[in-house]
Amino acid sequence: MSDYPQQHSEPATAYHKSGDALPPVEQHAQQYETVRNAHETELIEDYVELIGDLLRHRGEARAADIANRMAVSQATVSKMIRRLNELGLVTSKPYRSLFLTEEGQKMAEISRTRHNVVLHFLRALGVDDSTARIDAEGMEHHVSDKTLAIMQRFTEQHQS
Amino acid sequence: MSDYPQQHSEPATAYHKSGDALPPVEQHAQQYETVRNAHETELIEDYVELIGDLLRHRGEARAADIANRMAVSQATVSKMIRRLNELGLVTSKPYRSLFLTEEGQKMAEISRTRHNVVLHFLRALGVDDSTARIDAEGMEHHVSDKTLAIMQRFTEQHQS
DNA sequence: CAAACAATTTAGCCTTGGCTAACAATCTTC
DNA sequence: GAAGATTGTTAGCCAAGGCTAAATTGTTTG
Repeated sequence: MSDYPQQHSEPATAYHKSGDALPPVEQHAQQYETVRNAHETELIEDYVELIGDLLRHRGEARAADIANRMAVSQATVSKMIRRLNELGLVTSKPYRSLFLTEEGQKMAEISRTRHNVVLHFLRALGVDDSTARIDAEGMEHHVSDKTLAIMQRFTEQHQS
Repeated sequence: MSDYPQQHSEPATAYHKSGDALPPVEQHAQQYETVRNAHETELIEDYVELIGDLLRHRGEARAADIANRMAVSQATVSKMIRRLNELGLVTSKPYRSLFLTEEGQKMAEISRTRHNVVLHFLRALGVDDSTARIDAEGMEHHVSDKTLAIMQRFTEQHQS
């Protein structure tokens, strides 16, 4: 939890006009903490998800492909692969294609599912495809499981 | 734009079964670039938005309040304030409360609006309040104007 | 009005995730 | 099978955004 407890700056909030009142400090703090935590895993998940997709659709995942698709230098990818390795998410022999560990596969699967739920939801909502893709990429890591479930239900009910 | 042009790793994609096929490289790259760009401004916007909210609701914005509400150390806030100052978004005399510049106010207003649209949308969708708040905080910076407009329309049509 | 407490700032550290440039390995092609 | 192109790695740089600890300034109160 937070190491930065509330001191006596702010008076206790009645939280009456829930409309645009400030949320209570603890809740507010939790919102930001949740976002910060999401950011830590976000990039990792994106890599793992992309590697999984490349393996599915191409049969192999090369660093160069990742660099192209992420619009990032090969050096950056190389460094990142090392981290993924240390985290036990991918296996890689130097100068060879990448593979996901068991754990990596699980993460890829979860990410892929989440991504698809958000993407299909946005389309069901009426967002055009290319906008939906961009927004989904950004949103996917910030949608809670609860909201995700609601999105999925919505999508099923609004299939054309 | 991207300095990392596609080379000859991947064959050209026909992009037929749009379902879960990989998007074309350029589009895929743009998705990730958009997310990276959003991340750069995200924190700045959160600070400015919070400062604006504190000014609205409390009449002043103290560094300590920001630290408490963001669950972050005062040192971190102090450093950030300096950045906001350099960016011309806030004015601050040392050891005194903060204020937003004209530009800062504009940014705060935009952020607040965007935040509220997402929050109300999630509630209209059926997400409970505290989940909606957390998700909105993370999502707001990744929702395009197009999608935002659609969310707003949806919310208006589903008011209870 | 001085002491104690609260708030702010500064200095200095760490990790992440970018980059470029130089080097190493692999693959392709003649 | 060697040359040249492509791919991958390493080294070293930078900025952002966290942190702690220590110094400084403001405020409150006995």
